[in-house]
Amino acid sequence: MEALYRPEGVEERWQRTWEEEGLYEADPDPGRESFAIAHPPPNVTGDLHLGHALQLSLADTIVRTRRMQGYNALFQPGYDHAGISTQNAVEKHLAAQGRSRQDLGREAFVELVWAWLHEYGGKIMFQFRRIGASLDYRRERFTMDEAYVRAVMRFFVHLWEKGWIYRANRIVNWCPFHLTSLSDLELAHEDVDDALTYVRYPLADGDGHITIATARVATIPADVAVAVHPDDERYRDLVGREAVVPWAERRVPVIADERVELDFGTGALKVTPGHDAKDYEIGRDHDLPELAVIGPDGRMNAESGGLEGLTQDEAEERILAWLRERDQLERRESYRHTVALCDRCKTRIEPLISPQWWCSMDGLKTHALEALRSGRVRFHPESQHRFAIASLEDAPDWNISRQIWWGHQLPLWQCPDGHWTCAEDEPAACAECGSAELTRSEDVLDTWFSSALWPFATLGWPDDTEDLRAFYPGDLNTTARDIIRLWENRMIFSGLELMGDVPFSDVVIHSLVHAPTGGRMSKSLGTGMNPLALVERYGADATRYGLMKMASSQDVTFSEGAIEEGRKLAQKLWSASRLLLSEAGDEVEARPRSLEERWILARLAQSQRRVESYLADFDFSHLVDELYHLTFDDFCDWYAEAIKPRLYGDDADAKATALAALEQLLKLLHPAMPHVTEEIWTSLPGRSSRLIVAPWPEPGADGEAGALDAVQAAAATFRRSGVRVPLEGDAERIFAAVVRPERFTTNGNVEVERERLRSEIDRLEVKLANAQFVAKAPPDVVQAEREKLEKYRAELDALGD
RNA sequence: GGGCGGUUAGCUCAGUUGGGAGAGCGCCUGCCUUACACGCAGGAGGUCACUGGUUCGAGCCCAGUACCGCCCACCA
Repeated sequence: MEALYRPEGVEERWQRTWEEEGLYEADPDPGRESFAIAHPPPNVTGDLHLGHALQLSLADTIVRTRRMQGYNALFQPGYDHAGISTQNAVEKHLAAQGRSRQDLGREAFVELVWAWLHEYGGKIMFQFRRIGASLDYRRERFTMDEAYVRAVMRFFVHLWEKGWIYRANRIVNWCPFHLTSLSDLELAHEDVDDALTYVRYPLADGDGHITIATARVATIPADVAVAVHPDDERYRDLVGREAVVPWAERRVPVIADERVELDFGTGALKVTPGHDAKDYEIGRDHDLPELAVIGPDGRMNAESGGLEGLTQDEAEERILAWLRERDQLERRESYRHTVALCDRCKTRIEPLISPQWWCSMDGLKTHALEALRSGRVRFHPESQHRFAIASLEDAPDWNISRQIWWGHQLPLWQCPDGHWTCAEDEPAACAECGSAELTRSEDVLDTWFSSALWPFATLGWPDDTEDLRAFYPGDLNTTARDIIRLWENRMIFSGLELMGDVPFSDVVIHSLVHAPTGGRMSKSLGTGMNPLALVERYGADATRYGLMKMASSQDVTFSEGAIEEGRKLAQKLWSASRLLLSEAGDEVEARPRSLEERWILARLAQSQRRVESYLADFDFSHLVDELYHLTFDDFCDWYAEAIKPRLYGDDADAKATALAALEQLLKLLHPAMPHVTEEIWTSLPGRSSRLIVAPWPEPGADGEAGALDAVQAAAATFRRSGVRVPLEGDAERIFAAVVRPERFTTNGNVEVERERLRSEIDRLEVKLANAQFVAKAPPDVVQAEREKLEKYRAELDALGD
């Protein structure tokens, strides 16, 4: 064995071997209990980023543990077609050639997307392999696979038959670039510097006027009212009269509505239901007409009164000029506010009224809420559980139609009379009037509509498959918090609705890793980080370790030191194994006799319980911390150092025990750091099976009592030897002092320890002399302090002079 | 505007029920001891953001303040 552990080569070799030997594979097996994680399907055009790597490391660590524990563990891989995101990527590609999707037409464009995907898509699974994710790669699924499309269609028809899908003409978020509606969840928000324009609207019946403030001058021609707050004294007389909208020169009512802010601008609001979501609400309640002067492309339309074809900026200039001529432009001031952008292309969202398909949430959310409130599904940490419940309670009806080209086309056909027929396959005739002249809706479904089916559509739903019976419901989902409303909640309600059960019992919401510079990691900001570069530099094991170290309950700043720590751990384990293996003789049965042997076995058993407990709590950060200190401090620095003399001698029992201890250690480390542990495992004498499928240690052969006994014995030995004062309660140090005293007597620490003990004794004496403390503190606490004092005094005595 | 989280060593972060401030990295000292110098042994370094409160006792509980971050939101 080389002195230096080099992960490159070793890791790829094991990744290949495990996969070729079928050790990642999970098939239905009635004889074993199942464990299943449907991993979040990455965007098919995506590239591995740090969030993916983190998520994979967490889930894979759990899956590997469960596999060793004897579960039939399925880790399900696959891709999402990611409708608008993928379409956007391909459109950019086209734009680079000076073309647009409109040049191609829909059919050719969709064909191009498929061709493009075959060339550029689907690369991420290679990267998943490279960090050692034990996914069953045979089972890769794609949300646009024929079978999956069938599941999506079935879901839609199911909802239609329940009467939960309806069409409504409402104001929606419209992306003028993609020419589609977007849900509120697909928006980004940005602060922009704008102008707030104060405009005089003359009163129709006199020479007075009312001044409004607007950030959107171009929408003035679509105004249908001026609104003020009912309590606003300034405008009380004006309510019920009429004002004249500039440019359009239309008479509109002055109305009163509580949704107007008294102290914003002049307190008077121009009401434009066709181009503003709040105005839309006001308009509906006051029976106002809905005019549109901006078209789906974001430019002025034919209703704008001679502005047709102009951009909004151009139209604004024309209208401002018109206002100046008539002295109706009161003033303009700079104004900073947030605007909504398309999350994918960052084009400014245009609120437009448009006919869309909606899914009513009332029926779906009931059972899902019950499942969350009762804890059948638990989000971790707890704060995210509350958030999941709150956001489901508040979930508005779901706009499921999109006007893009890449996605699942709605299974809806319309006859010339306007009736809609819903069917999984193209119907022969209109369900209402029998007309054979049917046209399919051109809309596609929201990408998350298909994602909602992931945990069971990947197992063959809507067919009743063996896979479904074996692996549904699954166990765990790992994701970031921004996906809770988009995905987690929707998987839960669709699973309950279609499968009659929740898709998983636990959801781990992991931390977001921020860039060292502070902000979010983002490729476009140049603050992204390629996890594969880390894998190349430090190895997959170290990268997994570091990412898990950063996976606490709160967001953390990326720290390369955490990865470096993982690399050190792999190296330490490697060189310790080198010591034990180079001195190992023929394998004999382990017969731990000495204090340090009994102690390390007890320590391993204790550590195993901690590991299991951290995994049960999804506390990955403490998990890897425990592994680090177990390996470095206990196994290497104390145990291995202690038994070295006997390894160099010919103590066969010590050697056999050392190998048994190493074996236990490797098992505990394997789920987090699979490659280096498997590499060492293979070198153990008489080893034929793989560590990845080795049985997890039985709990508690040498339990806590054993560990405590060993430490007690060590303490007693110490007091007799009086070599060095170990820290009270620090069991490992007591042990270390006993085992190899000569290692701890070189720095003349005796006096330092004496000083420390004296000050502790002083502190406790003062504390115990405090009548308040003795009287009011719980008796057991006071007693504990007295015992500590006695102990320190005894230790000080033991030191002598 | 609402909600959530954060503020602990130079840096990145732990700190479980209130009872002796921790880890890794970095820094300093001594060691090339035959697994590892990518190492070992030891050490320095903290007004636990601030103010008040509860308590015999507060990093931890309560109230408020400041700053940072994230999510949500229809002040045009």
